[in-house]
Amino acid sequence: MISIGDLSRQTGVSTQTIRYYERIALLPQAHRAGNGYRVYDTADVDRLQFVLRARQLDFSLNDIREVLAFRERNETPCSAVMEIMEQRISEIERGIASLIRLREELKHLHRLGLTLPEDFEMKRCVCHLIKHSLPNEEIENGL
Amino acid sequence: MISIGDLSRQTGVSTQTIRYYERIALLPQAHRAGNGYRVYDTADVDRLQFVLRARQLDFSLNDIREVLAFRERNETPCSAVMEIMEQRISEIERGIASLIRLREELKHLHRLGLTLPEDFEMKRCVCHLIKHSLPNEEIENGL
DNA sequence: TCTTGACTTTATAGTTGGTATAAGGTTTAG
DNA sequence: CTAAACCTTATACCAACTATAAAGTCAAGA
Repeated sequence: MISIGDLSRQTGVSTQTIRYYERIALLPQAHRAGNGYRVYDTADVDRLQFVLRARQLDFSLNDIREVLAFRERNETPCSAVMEIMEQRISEIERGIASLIRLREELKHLHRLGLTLPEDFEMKRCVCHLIKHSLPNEEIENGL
Repeated sequence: MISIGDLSRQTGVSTQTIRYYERIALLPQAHRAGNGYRVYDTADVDRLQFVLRARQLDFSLNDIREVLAFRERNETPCSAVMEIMEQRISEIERGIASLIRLREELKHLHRLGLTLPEDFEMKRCVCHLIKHSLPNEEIENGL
């Protein structure tokens, strides 16, 4: 039987976050000692490590809740997990693509900015570029 | 003089978001008609289009607030904008790198999952893979 | 004139995944 | 006995909105 501080040290999840997970019912209500302190056992360490690992894989807390529910019922969550993984991979690929687009756009504007002299009439100011550039317009034209 | 609905249609920013921007002082307090309705002019359309474009470039509202402050003082925000752009490009590159790492990790786990038979003892369940895989471990070992 | 629909107003709560703070109670070591 | 190091709850905050409720306004049609 270990305390919330011990659980935190054994998993690397902060005590606040552990309480938060309990509050949102991601983790079951912890048993309490006579003084009201939460007490945990190795199954709790296990479960929290699973949650942590799934968070590192960027599963949402709702996804994790679903997967844990299978586990608690002693059912294999395999197909659910596989499906979530597929969805996450698609989302991540869309995310990568849009970040790359954004980076190219910003780099392009930044290069344009470097070629402009400091100019106090703001005719050639970078904020003009921002204001008048339509997304992807210059990039697609290869300018 | 146009209404908030007109401003919304001319910029593609929802009326709620326009009110939200005003509330957080990203946009100045709108003038009011006799009935209390907000009224806007072309300068407001201009400013909001600038905000929208900067948001598309993923500038934070705080960054935008800063840049707008230069504009309102009729100073060139160029060097501030260039600096923000450089920071955003760095952040985006870090974001891309970590999404790529994440995608590879998930793809790897997903492939492993496909090779496992459905197994009701959960010895070879995907959630076991999640539970026991340490970040990057298998990928670095080329497994 | 009445009514319907399309506007507008404000205030408030919810989203995600936590972190920070306050204000207190408990336990342990010296 | 006291101080440090725990623990408890409740509440507020972060970004950048979005949604909802409840109400006021206005123009057009029957």
